[in-house]
Amino acid sequence: MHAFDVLGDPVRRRILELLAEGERPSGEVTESIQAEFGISQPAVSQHLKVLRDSGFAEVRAEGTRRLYRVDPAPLQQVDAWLEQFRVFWTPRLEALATEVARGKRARAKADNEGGGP
Amino acid sequence: MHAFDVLGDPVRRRILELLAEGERPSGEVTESIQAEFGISQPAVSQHLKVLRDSGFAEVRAEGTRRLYRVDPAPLQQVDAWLEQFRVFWTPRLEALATEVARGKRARAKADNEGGGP
DNA sequence: CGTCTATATAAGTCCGTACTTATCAATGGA
DNA sequence: TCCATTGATAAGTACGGACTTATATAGACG
Repeated sequence: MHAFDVLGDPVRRRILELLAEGERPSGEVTESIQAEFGISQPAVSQHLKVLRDSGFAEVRAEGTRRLYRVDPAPLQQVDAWLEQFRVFWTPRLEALATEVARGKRARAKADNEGGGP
Repeated sequence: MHAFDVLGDPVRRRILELLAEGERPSGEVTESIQAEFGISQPAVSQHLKVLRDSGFAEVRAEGTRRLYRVDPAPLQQVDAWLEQFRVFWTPRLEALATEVARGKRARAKADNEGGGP
């Protein structure tokens, strides 16, 4: 399942928002989601599985609890895909600052190491 | 249809990538997409309709041609949603630079105008 | 006016996926 | 050891959406 398909579901987006605030046990996530969306515990568990399988979330066991947290990698890929469109809304001078902040330095370093005649 | 659902389809993502390079007539988009995905002209037209209806693309007529271009608004909303996760991969000092570039100035202005006792 | 090209719409099919209820597995504590 | 709690899995249903072919609309041009 592609990253954007994962984010296409409002329940999954909300789960990620909850996890963005910090690691949380499945039960706590389930409670919030059930309150907001009125779906069953298995439904939430299935969404958590999708988030695990697609790399958006990681789990660790603690007793009978399952503690979920965000894995940012796929979100970062989404962020990278958006790059090609930022030119449409980012004023140019500020775009430069953003590029610097985003690690153009790393790219420049790679370029230097790669190419010189 | 939610922005992330729109972006969930690989054909629509590719169309947006093509339009990111500049305004293009439907026929040109259709030709590229058919070459890459092997789907029919109506299928591409339907995707273009979704992009129109969801605000990702705008059209203007020129004779019998329909010229499509990116409307960045929904992409910018996606970008804004990602903000809450950038803390996971953006080093703090650079995050500051990014925030400045992203228009915290506008927000600060609004804050000033809004609140003071 | 007739026809060719460019694009959109109509109608129907099919598949994926987001649910449901029922049940399983594993830990903790009386 | 037995029961309660926490969470995942199984199996089945239903609905949305991404296609298909066929057809409509509308400008260009002889």
